[in-house]
Amino acid sequence: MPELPEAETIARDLDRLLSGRKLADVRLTRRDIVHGDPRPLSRLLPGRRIRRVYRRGKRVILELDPATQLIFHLGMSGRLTVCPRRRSLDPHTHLTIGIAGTARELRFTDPRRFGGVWCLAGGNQHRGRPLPELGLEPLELTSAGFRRILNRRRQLKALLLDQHVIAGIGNIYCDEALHAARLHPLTKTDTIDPKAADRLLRAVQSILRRAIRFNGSTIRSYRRADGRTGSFQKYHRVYQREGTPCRNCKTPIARRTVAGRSTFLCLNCQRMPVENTS
DNA sequence: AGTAAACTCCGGAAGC
DNA sequence: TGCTTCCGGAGTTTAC
Repeated sequence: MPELPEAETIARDLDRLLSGRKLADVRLTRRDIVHGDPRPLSRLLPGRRIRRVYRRGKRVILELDPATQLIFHLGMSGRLTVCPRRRSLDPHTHLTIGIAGTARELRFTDPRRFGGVWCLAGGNQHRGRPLPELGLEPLELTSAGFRRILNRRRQLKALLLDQHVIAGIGNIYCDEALHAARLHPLTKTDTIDPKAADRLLRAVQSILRRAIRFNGSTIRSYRRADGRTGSFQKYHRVYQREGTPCRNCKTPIARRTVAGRSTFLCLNCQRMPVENTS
């Protein structure tokens, strides 16, 4: 499930593989993965040069020349890979784009179709569902900025997962960061003192940076742009580790549902603060 | 008004 | 072997 570290890894892979290349033929076999009018894709993309590929939140963005952005959201099961054109297509491959002057193509595959594609070109107003605004980048957050985010009354985990507030954290890295910072996912955000807020921000950032260093976590379907897996799943301390001893205190890791998501935590290290009701 | 929960999309995987 | 249930990112709807 691509979150920030996986999207960052894919974007770096694609930047290395594709920067400076021109796009060629577009083949769209499932039009409803494109938001807005899908027809411009084959009109706008061929011949455009890839200036760079980067990430914003969980999105992978191809910045094209002249001014066009091709934006991929990978959802749960989306893959964005570069491979030889002659290789057989995986099932659920919805979009392929040839890379001019090579025998390779970019492929977007997404069995569950929770992902999507947006093509934004200068002057080409985007009919259909607009691209939702994203919150702040967690790796660029300051201590003061993070305190402002927490300055409302919400469940901590729900807030960290809210892409409109802070962009890029999903279920894996949320649970890992909460455990590292020893905070209960149901903690009300307006009860978190500045010291705990700093501890949490440092946990979020160090886990995301380490996950990027290990090219993300391959739990099920996630692959890098070249098809390789990530390896950060080896270092998960709570995610999908129900019943195994906590690395701090040996208490078996518990599983709960929070904000509609399965949530892994240590009930000893991550205590729910008692609210002062007086 | 702001927050939270339920519902929806979908197919792979787990469980019975 | 085959059926049912679970799962989740994020938008929408509903309730408090």
